[in-house]
Formats: sequence, structure tokens, C-alpha cells
Amino acid sequence: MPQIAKVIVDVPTMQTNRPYDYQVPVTLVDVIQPGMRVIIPFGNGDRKIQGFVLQVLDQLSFTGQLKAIEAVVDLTPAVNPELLSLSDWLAQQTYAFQITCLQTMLPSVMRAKYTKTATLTDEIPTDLQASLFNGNDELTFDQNLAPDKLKQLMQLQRQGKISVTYHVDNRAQVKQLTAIEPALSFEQLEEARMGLRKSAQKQSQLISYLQTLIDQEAPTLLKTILEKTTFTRENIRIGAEKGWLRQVKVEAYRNPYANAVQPTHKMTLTSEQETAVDAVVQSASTDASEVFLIEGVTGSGKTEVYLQTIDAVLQQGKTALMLVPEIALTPQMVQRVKGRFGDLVAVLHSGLSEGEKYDEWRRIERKEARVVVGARSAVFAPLEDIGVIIMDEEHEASYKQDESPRYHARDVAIWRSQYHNCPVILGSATPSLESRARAQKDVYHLIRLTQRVNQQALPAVELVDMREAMRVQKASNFSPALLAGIKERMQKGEQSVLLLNRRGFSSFIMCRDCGFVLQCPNCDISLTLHMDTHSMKCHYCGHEEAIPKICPSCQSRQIRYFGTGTQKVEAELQELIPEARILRMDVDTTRKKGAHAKLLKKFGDHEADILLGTQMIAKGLDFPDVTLVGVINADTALGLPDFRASERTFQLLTQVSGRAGRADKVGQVIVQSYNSENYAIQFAKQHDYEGFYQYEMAVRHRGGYPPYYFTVKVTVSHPEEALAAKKSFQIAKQMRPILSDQALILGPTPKSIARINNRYFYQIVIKYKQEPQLQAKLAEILETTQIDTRHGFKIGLDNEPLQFT
DNA sequence: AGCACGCCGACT
DNA sequence: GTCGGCGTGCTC
Repeated sequence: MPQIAKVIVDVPTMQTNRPYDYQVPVTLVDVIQPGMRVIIPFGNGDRKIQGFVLQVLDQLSFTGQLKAIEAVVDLTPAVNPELLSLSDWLAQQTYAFQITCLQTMLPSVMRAKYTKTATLTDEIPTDLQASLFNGNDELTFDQNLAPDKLKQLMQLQRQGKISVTYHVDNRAQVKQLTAIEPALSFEQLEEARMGLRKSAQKQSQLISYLQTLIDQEAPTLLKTILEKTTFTRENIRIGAEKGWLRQVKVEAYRNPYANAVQPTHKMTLTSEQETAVDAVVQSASTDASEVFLIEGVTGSGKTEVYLQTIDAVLQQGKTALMLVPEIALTPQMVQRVKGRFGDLVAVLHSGLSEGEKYDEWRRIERKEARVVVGARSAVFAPLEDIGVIIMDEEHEASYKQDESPRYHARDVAIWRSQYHNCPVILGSATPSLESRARAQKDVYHLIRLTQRVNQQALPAVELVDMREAMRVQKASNFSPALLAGIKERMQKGEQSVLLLNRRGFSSFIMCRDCGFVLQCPNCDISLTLHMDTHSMKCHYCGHEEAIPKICPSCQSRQIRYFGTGTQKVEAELQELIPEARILRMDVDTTRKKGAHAKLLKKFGDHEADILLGTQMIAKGLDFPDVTLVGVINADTALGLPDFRASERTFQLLTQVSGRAGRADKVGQVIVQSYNSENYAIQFAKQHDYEGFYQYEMAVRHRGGYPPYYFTVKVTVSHPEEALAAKKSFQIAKQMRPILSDQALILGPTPKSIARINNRYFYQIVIKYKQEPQLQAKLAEILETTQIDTRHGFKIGLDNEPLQFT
């Protein structure tokens, strides 16, 4: 009976965002399964593209001429049934194309690359063949093909002198290594030895060696033999030639953590920790999908709770998924988990090469790894039979992807937990207001860890009012109190960590005579100074140019740096304390792979007194000799027009405060600010999350913000500002009639950076409580504005956006 | 996305 | 007359 496959094709547009029917060729009838990738002809020219099989049916719903599947890419489905249905839900939830969702769930190497080649089928003038085809009869189309050559090719195509073929390249390469195994039995080898000449010492040795390998299950890697024995490549080759041994290819995993990991052991739990573990494990064994919110002060041992929960779940024969913000996925963290569960752990994060990520993914897929630790996209790890999903630092904004599909890993985690009937742990010292409010309403189960494991008091936080400090001294980033603190630690041989809250701050260049600021030609934003590359860069579009020596506007030479970059602060501190050994950690010094870990190791080895950095130093670092944490500018985020500014400031301050004085030494925190009376700073000083939560909830209630309201953001962009504005007003007007009186439309307003990459952005934010028609209307708007994309419009939807600026 | 088709202005 | 510009529709 004829088989039909429903296929999602790799053409990310609104119109092709639906399954297409394909004939399954007889040869593939028993091969093709849902979730496999296939290569299919698509469109008029039958160009070859990749697609995902959704279902295989024996009935067809399509009445036209079917095309047949060309080939299968996978031997086993790349996407299992769970993830297939997750992709469907995700597409609905985030208004993204299903193909984009499917590709997001897989390692990037599994995304197809397409090439197009022209082959000569007829005689053409030799000079043309020489210039166009380089004398060959085949040519690959690519972007840098000169326009005139492209014209010539099109002409040839019209004359029917070339044929165009499409290729789908699969970049996912399995790394293979050569290994050997004995090809004969012990006795046969002995016989072979008899046939040798007396002088063939090495060959005899090889036979003996092979005999020792006979009982081994797996083939031995050639690499290992060459390293550990005296046999050479040539010896092995002769062995193979004489039929004593077989050379086989084995799949190798690129193991990014090949170096031995220190095993770590279970720690004794405090009674609070134990209660937490028990509650979750209890839930795991009842097949319920509860969400636990663990609100635990810094140092309360949340990680140990996670690890012991994972341990219990593994013992139930299930698997575990642990999500960590990218920035917290430090070598320290990985070591800790690997140390506990060894080779059962797969790690997924952006520091791995594409190939390494693919290998880790395959280890999970083949059930060799049963614990996955990773950043946001690890939430799609193909684990089966999940027993618990953990999300550490659940308040972190990096769990939300800021490109399509704009999903929040927390939502995906909860979806998967319902599929697997397993608990979710959301852990944080400073939970997001959304999660904490859900716990209040008993949607989540709240567990509070109030005791620190070492029973030590939280460090004292001292606020320094910079307005005051600046009155008595000249402008500086360092108050006398902070400087004194740093010097004191240096004398005691202890260390300091300094945080530069960089949000909304960076160094730019301004002319002191005319006030000219160097701007990006494509975006409405000033260029940022980068000392390491000696250039000015745009952080939005990547535009780069030389640092001007004279002002382009008034030709003055008085063009100077402004703002507070880490480099500038480092220079100032060095000047103030010449003998200080300072390590700077920011985007520039950690760009290279492994640089982050190297810097941290240096600091851990006491090669520096001071670690100076941006947000990235706030998370997860654990150095016993750090007894002072200084926050250079606590309140830059507070000035931003974002209702989450206070929450972010509170979270950041609490986070860094926890970095001071672990182990046996007392810690101190010095926070410099221009707004020390601000409630976020005050509650952070008191280490009072619950107080902050109550206060902030009241603020959100008054302003009508989440978690009291749901939000959705519509962004419209166009190269012409007036058109972008007009379209956004049109959309707002369409929305109004279907919304109830409870819903509010904010805007349209231009984005705070109105122009990015030569496009103007306008946005609308809809705040609502319950709008049954909203989702359908938004989907409809995406559908109807489809035509406008032809005229340069881009319309994007962001469900529950984290960025409002 | 990328291709064909079809309608208009500028050319051999 | 036709070549080739782009606007429009469609892809199982």
C-alpha cells in the first residue's frame, strides 16, 4: 500500500510553515519513521532541501501530483516523538516556524547546507568556458560569484547548455579512529608464530600482544598502542597484511573534558537540605509533575540538593537534566557534577566546538549519558525517561532566547516535566517575581533554604554614597572606603573582586570642544571604544572603524574617551594602587576559547590580588580567599526605562554579595551608588529577598506590570521610519477591537535605539490578563502581514518579553 | 528562500 | 520586435 510522509520543509517562511505530503519510495517503506530528516525535491526547479518527517500515513490528503522523498539522512530519528510534539507546541507558543523550532532543538551541525552547481551539457566557446568554468565543466554557485558571470550563466541556462543541480550537505561528521582487534584465535596465532623466522622478534612480540587482546570486548585504539607499546605503525600494518589482526573504524567522541576529573563525594546535608531533597525525590517517585521553587540564600547548598536529587533519580533508573546559565557553566561547576557522576554526564554549552556539541548530543541520544548539564538550549537534550529537571538561577534572563524561537527554557522545562511526569526544581537566591508569585499562589511548591551550610553570617554590606564621596574628592570611580578595603586585603594576602555594572555604560568618544559623539552609520547608537583592537565598534551591527584622532565635526584635537569601560577603570585603579596585581575579566579578555577558565585559574592561584570584571564575575565563582567584594556602580541599571530594573539590580547585588567570605574568613561587601536610598539597594544590603519581593510586588501591582499582567510585544521594522511607524499604528488599531477593557496597548513607540542596521524599529506591548482571542489574532496578523515582508517590513512577536527597551 | 511566470520600458 | 527589469504567486 502506498505510503505518504508528512514533511516539514526547510524553508522558513509563513507560507511554507505547514507539512507537505511526499511519496515514500518502495525502497524506503520500512525505513522512514517520524522524526527522521529526509532530502526532498521542493518547488518548481525541484531544488533539493532537507525536511523533517512528521508522520507516515497510508492515506493522502493532497490531490495534486506527489513528489517522492529522495533520500533519508538519519538511520534513526533525529527527533524523538516527544521532541516532535514539543516542536509543535513551541511553534504555537512563540509564533515561530516549526522548522526553526526543530532546528533549534538539534546541534547546529545537523542543519543542512545547500550548494548549487552548474554542469555543462553542451559545447560552448572555449574562451567562455575558460573564463566562466575555469576550464572545467562544473561550477559551484556562491555568493561571491561576480554579477556579470551570473548573467552569463543565466543565459547559458536559457539556451539549455547547462544543467543546474542541487546538493544538500550534511555537515555532521562523526569522528572516526582506527582501532585493531585480533583476527585469529589464540591457537591460530600460535600457529602463525611457528611460521615466523627466528629473527622476526618484533612480529613474535606482536603475536603475543594480540593474544593478550583476545578476551577484550572492544577493539584497542591504534593511537593507544602506538603510545603505550613499542610497536610502530609498520608493525601493525604487517600484522594486518598477514591476517593476524583486523583494523576497524570506531566512532570517537571529541571529549572536551578528557583530563581526569577529581571525584567528589556526597556531603552531609543540613536538615533543610534534606527536607528539600526528600520532597523532590518523593515527588519523583510518584510520577507527578510538580514544580518546586527553591529559594535558598547564597551558600545554602542548593547545588548539593540538586546533586543528591539527581543521584536518587538515577537510582530509580531515570535520567536527569540540569540547566545552568551559560555564564555559570564554569569549569568549577562542571567539575563538581562530573566528579559526582563521572562519564554519565554530558555537558552542553557554547564554549564547545560544533563537533563537540554534536558528540555530546549523540552520547545523550544513545543513552550513554544519563545526566545532562547545560545552558538554555540543553533543555532540548534528547533524554528519555527524565526523572527530574533542574533549573539553577532560574531568574536569569539568559534563559530566554532573544531570536526566533523566542522561548523561555523554564516553559520548555515545565512542558517536558508534564510529558515525563517528573518534578522540576527552579532554584535561586533571588527568584524571578513571576516564579515567586506562582509559589505564593501554590502553583509551585515553595521550599526555602534559610541557613548557610557553614553556619556563617552573610557578609556585611556597606553602602557608600558616591554623591557624598565626590563632594570631598575629585571625580573617581573609587571611594576612599573601597580603596582602603582593597589595600587592607592586599596587606593580609587576601583577594578582592570588583564588579563594574556595565549595563547602559560603555566607553565612547566625545569631542570636548563641540560635543560630537562618534555614531554608527547603520544604527542610532554611539560606537564603543575597544582598546584591544584599537578600534571603534558598534555592538548592534558589528560595524568597526578606526579611532579618530581629530573630531570629524570641528577638526578639534580635543577628542577624548568618555564613560566607564573596564579598561578605563582598570587603568585608574592601577594608578591609584601601583603595586596591585589586577586581572580584568570582560568580553574582550574572555573572547578566546578557554580564556575564561584560564583567568579564573590564575586568580585562584593567587597570581593577582584583584579580579575586576562585569556581570560575568558575579556568578558561581567560589574562591576561599576573596574577602572583599566591591560594586563600583550599583545603580546604572536603575536609570533604565524598564520595569525590571529594580529586580535586576537587587539580583545582581545579592549575587555578588554572596561571593565574599566563604569558608572560614569573614567577608565584606562595599557597594558604591548614587542612589543608596533606592529600595532595591536597601533590601540587598539587608539580604532580604522576601522583603524585596513584597515591596516590588506592590510596585508591579500599582504599575500594572507582570506578574499581574501577561505581556506580548510586537515589533515592526522597515528601512523607512515613516513606514515602520505607520504599519505599527495599523497593527495596534487592528488589535484594539478584539481586546477586552482589561487589556492595555502600550505604544506604538520607537525602540530606544530606533535604528539598527539601517532599519527603524517600532514596538507595541500588549498587557493583558485573559484574552482568549489574542493568540489567534496575533497569528492572523503574522499571516496577513506576510505580503508586507515583500516590501521590506519585518514583523516579530515576542511572548513575555524580558526586554522592553 | 528561490524559482517561474508575466507584465512593462529600453534596446538591437 | 525582444531582452531583461522586478512585482507576484507557489512550492506536496
